[in-house]
Amino acid sequence: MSPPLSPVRTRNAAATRTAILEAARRRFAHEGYDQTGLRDIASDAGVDAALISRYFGGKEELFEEVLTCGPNIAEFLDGDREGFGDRVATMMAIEPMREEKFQLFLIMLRSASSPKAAAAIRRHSSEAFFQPLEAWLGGEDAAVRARVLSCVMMGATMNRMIHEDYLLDDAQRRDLCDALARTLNHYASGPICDEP
Amino acid sequence: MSPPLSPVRTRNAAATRTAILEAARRRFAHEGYDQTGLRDIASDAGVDAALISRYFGGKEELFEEVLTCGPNIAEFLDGDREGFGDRVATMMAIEPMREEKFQLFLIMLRSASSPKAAAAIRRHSSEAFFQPLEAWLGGEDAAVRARVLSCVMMGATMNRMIHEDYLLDDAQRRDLCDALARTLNHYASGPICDEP
DNA sequence: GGGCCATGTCATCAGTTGGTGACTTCTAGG
DNA sequence: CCTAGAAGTCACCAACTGATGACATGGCCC
Repeated sequence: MSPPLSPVRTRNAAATRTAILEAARRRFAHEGYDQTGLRDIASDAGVDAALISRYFGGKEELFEEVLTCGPNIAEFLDGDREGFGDRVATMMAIEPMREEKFQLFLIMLRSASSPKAAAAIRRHSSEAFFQPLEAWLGGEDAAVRARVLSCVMMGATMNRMIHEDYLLDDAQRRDLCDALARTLNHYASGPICDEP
Repeated sequence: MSPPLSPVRTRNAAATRTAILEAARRRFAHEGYDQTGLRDIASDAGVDAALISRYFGGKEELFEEVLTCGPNIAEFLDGDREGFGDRVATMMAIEPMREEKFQLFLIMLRSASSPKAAAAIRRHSSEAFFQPLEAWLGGEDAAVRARVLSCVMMGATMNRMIHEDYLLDDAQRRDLCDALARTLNHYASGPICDEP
């Protein structure tokens, strides 16, 4: 799928581990847990497949480590709450999905239906997604608002996994971006009031 | 996984086809395309696995037929537009996911990351989901509003695929239901205005 | 320089999958 | 009753997967 990330690497365990992790992250994000074979990862990393089992214990442990060692929700939380919706909506409706920001979403959503990966995803989504998001949102209804936000974010990602461009033209996607931004901002900016 | 649906069935090709289709629909909905084996379906249907390939051509064709012959988005569209949000939000946040209403969503979302199933899902989501929804919504921004609605609906389903109860208590889930209902109603009831 | 251990390579295993063709068995029509 | 063909059964294949253990090799410390 892609050339090895570190062409020069001579019997360096740490670098090999990193190369495997990076290759695995990209594969898991682009194809999901089930569709990714250890041989694919090994090939991308320029490594023998047997090393993966030896370094990480197995495919599940590798997936676990990809989830925990990678970028997390903090990506979206560096900024004011009032601008959250615009930042995220732009990413969701305008920016290309190749962006690294999507990786966590893609890994989780593409692998959520795999029983082997589900447990790790459950744990990670709770610890590294909902909890930080709730804390950042603040307020007593933070948990509920976090769920609404995650519905929109995951739903937008799923939609784009099915139809990359939402089957919309550019003008419509800008309108969609505006709508998503308004909704996201509403739930991000403060406790839910009466108006939608 | 489940007992055969039609215990009494003697050399009746039509009934056998139906039994296979129903077993396949339940398996695809609960476990996704990849995780479902022909032998699982055959076992549920009380049928020899070889019959599936013979009757439908192969797993992909079977999946295609499950998508096209089953219930579709019309389930959600029988009612007034003003009540759409409440109906769907209740289903998304309160009702158990075992409900048949979820089947179409579950099949699509659980199988979306499987390349073999992706083409059928793309086609079906366009023809049997977005187009009817847009037509039902009406108005010149129907396409954009349909996307927002689908983001929320798919996102809620994905969230529940990860954490069945959203990791919320009952009171919080009622609040989540209210929030989802307000947002859904806003985009379902009429063209987008300035207020969120 | 030499030995040792980490690092990397290879062949191979057992399990599972979707799929196929030859075979048997039952039913319908004459 | 008896045959022809539909319906169902069975054994098996080829491909692929994750994983393992035996083996080769290179770099580092003494």
